[in-house]
Amino acid sequence: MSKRAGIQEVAAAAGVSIGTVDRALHGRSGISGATCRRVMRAAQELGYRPNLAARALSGKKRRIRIAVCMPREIHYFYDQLWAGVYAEAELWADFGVEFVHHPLKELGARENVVLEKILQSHPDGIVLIPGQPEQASSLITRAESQGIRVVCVSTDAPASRRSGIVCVDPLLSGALAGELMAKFVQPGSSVAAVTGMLSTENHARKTEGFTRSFFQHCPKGSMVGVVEAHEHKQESFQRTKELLARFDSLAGIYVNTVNCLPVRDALIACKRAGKVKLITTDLFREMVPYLKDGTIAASIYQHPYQQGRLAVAVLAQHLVQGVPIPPRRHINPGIVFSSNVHLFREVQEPAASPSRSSDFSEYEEL
Amino acid sequence: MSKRAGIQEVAAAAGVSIGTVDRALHGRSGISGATCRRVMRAAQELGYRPNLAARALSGKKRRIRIAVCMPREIHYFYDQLWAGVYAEAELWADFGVEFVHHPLKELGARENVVLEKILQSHPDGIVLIPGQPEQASSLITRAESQGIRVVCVSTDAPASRRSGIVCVDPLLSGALAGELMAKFVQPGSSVAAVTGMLSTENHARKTEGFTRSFFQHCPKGSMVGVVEAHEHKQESFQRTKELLARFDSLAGIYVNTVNCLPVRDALIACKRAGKVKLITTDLFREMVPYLKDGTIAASIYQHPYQQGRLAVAVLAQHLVQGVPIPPRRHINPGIVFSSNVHLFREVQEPAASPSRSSDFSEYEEL
DNA sequence: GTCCTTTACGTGTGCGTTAACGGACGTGAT
DNA sequence: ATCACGTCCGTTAACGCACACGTAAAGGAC
Repeated sequence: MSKRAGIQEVAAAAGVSIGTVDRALHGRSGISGATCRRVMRAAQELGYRPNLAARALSGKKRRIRIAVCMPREIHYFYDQLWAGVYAEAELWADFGVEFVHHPLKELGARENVVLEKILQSHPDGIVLIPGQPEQASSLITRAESQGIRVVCVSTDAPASRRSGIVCVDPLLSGALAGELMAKFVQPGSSVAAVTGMLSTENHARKTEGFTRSFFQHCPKGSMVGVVEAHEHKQESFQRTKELLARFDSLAGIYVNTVNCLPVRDALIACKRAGKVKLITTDLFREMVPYLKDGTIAASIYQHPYQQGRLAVAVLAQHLVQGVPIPPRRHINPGIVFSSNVHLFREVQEPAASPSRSSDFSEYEEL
Repeated sequence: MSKRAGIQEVAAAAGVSIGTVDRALHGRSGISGATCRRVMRAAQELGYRPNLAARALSGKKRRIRIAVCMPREIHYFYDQLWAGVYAEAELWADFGVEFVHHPLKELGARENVVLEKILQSHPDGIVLIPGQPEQASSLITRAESQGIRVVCVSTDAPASRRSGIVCVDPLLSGALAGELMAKFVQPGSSVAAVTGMLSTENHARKTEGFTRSFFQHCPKGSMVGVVEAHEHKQESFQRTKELLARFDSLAGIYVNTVNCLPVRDALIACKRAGKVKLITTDLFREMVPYLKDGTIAASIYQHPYQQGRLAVAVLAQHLVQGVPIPPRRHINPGIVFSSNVHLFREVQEPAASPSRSSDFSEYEEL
């Protein structure tokens, strides 16, 4: 772990000049097979690895451009995701990587139009949160066939040829909620799920994971309902109330949409808070008091900041250093309780200075 | 986020040469106050930020040395910690940072002797896992007074003048276990804790956090015992059996030492597995089947890899870029269940190639 | 033999920053 | 007036790599 061998040392060891070493290492033309092999062997033996700082400096003329396409709303989630993207992007700025942000009003809004525009700007890579995977897929595949690497974040576009996906496995997210629920309630209890639109791949998978996992961990447990609330506040409230009225022995509710507060309100209205264990998804400020007082028993956290950070890291490492893009990178979801809620990014004070100091909040969300 | 202004542009804007800009930016001597202010203002207006790549390349002659002092045993924990240190160290190699490993046989073994030797080698920084904080404190303080920055990891040496500490707050670790336990058992249940030596700051704090949190979240709950097992397998097994015999209504046990398996064995031997909820600390391979079959209900994970990584990052960022060292950096502990145990580093296959590919396992432990 | 290609190398330059060196100018002592 | 010295500033050589360019040697056509 001392001073590393450079291209100079390799050249000396192989008995050639640095130019030749460069040709061998980069597979350029103008070098004989024998010399190439000799150089490669010398590099191998010396454990040569290029100095990234020097490489970044030299190749400055050819900058790398990465387009980032993500929604603005829902803010609590995508603001964090963007913060992660931005933080990692800063790190790569000195290595000649440029980022262009293409914000969407909300998930999937005018997605194809914007994607089309991005393609016309011919970037080297795209970080994308696909809102309408079926329609975006052909554009993604077209990008890839033009040599533009696409990394999806948060949600997937499995039908496309995207190079990689960074996400929390929705099956796992649901399964964790299911196991937790099973351990919170009595054996033989009845529970229910409140979801968005089951047509959304993501919600369906979470619900599926929850159901399977709950049955596995709760002997004789039963699912008495899956409520489709269509991402609507009023509907969530109303249908939860109906659910509670229908099953007075209901022991738990799992919510995998953003509308966990209307569900909580319904529990309060029916005086069933605490009696019915509530497990939610994601985290935003307004949830904190209810985690503290126990009306929300736990929440499954999807680490939006880390998702954004990782997506950029994966793409940049590939484009700059040639590291292969992992086809799927699954993130271990966090579990939010009353005791640890203060450690999550969403809950911490907005940093005084927006630049560096935010990297050093007292707590590290991991 | 396009091409950034360099020292050259600043010089032009201020009407001086790059040498003068360098003097102004680094507060060197040989520059008049007026010129200095002019340069600083120009830099400010252009939003100048140094190019890290160029800096790294230039300052190559003056290498930075960081000594790492950590135990080898207990392997499952410190191997991961070391892996984190190593991974982050690799990233800084191109920035002229050298690492020297000073392994200890076990926590605290010959600590002062090794620390003394490290001091004599005059490194720029030290990453340390203090095993005997009281005795090491004076050496740490001496190092700091010599300008050697010391960052503690995992355990603290609060009496010293160390620059920073990276750890999981033991109070929080215990509190999470306590809250979980409270939610797993019936209101009014009796639980117990199995700990190491209560004289060890760390174990005492965890136990304290557990107790407080359990009482807070479990109405009418009671703690019927805190077993001090002195980090001994046989003793853990025996005393757990006694505990179980004495309290046949015991609903849960919290273990905050490495010896969770003897406790589990005792549960099996007394046919109380499943009946008594078991919450443990940390994670190693042998625990996996018991998490899967439910005899261990959950475990509090301390992210050893991330702790090592962060400690190095904090120290290197300070020494290379002058970023201040955060006095305390607390890490959010992970919670291991049956559903997500496969996502943690300890459980994953050792990477085929030890170098790069390990950075890209399919799952990201966060 | 000359002239032109092609092959297979070596050389030179530049990236942004640092740090050593040196030059211009002013001041005070001799 | 000369010299020594200090202040303030410009110049320049690295750092390791990528890439454009220069250049010998070999081969073919005439």
